[in-house]
Amino acid sequence: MHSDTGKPPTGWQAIRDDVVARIRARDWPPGGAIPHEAALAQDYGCARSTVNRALRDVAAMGLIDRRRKAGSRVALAPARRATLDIPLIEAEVTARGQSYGYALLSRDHGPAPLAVCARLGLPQGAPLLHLTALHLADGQPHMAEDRWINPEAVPGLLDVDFTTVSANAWLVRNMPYSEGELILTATQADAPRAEALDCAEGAALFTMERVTWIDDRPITLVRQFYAPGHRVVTQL
Amino acid sequence: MHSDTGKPPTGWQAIRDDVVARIRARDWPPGGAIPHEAALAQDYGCARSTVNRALRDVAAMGLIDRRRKAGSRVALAPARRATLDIPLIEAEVTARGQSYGYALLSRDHGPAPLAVCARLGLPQGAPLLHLTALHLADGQPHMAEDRWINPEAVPGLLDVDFTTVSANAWLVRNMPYSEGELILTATQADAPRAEALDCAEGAALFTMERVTWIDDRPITLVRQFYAPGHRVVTQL
DNA sequence: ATTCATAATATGTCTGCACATATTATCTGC
DNA sequence: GCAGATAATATGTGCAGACATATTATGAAT
Repeated sequence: MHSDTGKPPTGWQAIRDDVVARIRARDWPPGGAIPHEAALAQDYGCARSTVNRALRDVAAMGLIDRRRKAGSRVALAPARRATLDIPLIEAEVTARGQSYGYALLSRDHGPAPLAVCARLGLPQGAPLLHLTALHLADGQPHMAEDRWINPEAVPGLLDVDFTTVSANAWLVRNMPYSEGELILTATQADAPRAEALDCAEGAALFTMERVTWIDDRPITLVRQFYAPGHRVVTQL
Repeated sequence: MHSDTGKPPTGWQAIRDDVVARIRARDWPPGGAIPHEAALAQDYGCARSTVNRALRDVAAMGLIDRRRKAGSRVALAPARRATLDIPLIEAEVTARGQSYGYALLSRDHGPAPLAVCARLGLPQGAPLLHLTALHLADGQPHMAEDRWINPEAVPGLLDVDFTTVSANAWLVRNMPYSEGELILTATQADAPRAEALDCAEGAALFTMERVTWIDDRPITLVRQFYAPGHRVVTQL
């Protein structure tokens, strides 16, 4: 379960682990201060910068709060923090040993709905490329996506043949390094979606909505509806 | 939207931002190598350790891959990484300016279902404390939770009055610093859940399942069902 | 050509020192 | 006692240099 990947860490990581262990063991009580860097450096027999490196990591985990002059104190209610890795769907599917498939369901270019424009911060009726597509795992529907892309911000977009390449894959290759917002929610399958995903109408679909920008220029808005039963697993 | 919180960063953060900008601008092409630390240090007129600090951050963002001797290259398919902050429900609710309420729905102590024991890695029929509770926002149902706790690993558990304190809050206070696994999914509301959440039966509920351990001893398994329409927002 | 030892190289880490910065503690005059 | 100036202090950041480690490139021997 908790696979020790081998050897115990050394150097600053060893210090970090020791500090974490002492916090978990309540060696330093919640809300209390821990020794300052210089003292710890002496304890561990290393330079203060090494302790600093370790404590910075512990702070990043949310276990301690650090403030200048005030020192470091053990967090009372440590923030739980989970990191979601969002791979390409293809990688996600093949990583599970399933075969990956993709099908474009529809393609439209024209004025987008008001809600979509608003979400992207574009004027009403801006012309966007609208794609709906289906991602398959072992031939079974795995995820249905509904995507708008801004041709203004994506040169060459309208010439791409999205029947063979998924928009996601193309965008990652051609417009990488964008920033964005991710929204997780659950939606009920409406009739067309239920048909696409081959599930009951009204089924609960895990849903991810992403909006991405490059330099404050909106690139794409995509809503991805996963087939019922999909689970996203992460450590915290 | 993209709130510049004020001044431009200085020092190593400025270098990090500049490197990120140059990658986004395709100054260094995807898959290509970027100058090595010593060269960059000379460019920026700083010490190599400062560049190292900056590049470590860029690597943590997934924009570059670094390997000894091979140098740093721009990632071809940068992993999208989103960080979920999981606050206490109470904080989550009050942060939105709503009033928070809590109600215990049921409390049981006895052998747990097989599936639950398996999930926690406990022998079949282990006695666990089973709680169901409701969290309210402005008096409206906000989230229903279904929780099993292992009294073996949580001293004093059976004496706690969970009618006034939520299990989550108590555990965070008394058993902090645990590790765990988080699963995100969507479920349909069954009859009792629909009644608790005051929503239609069959509604799509955003669901979080958490299992936490301390030192490989299972603490708790909780499934939290959010009222329809709940959205988790995060940056990436 | 293939294999294996060896050198070269970029990153990883550590040290000791210095100064910057934020925040708390203390002292001062009123 | 209180407000405001001043000192003290813990962390944040930076530098130059050193060695460690992983990995690639090179050259020698077969």
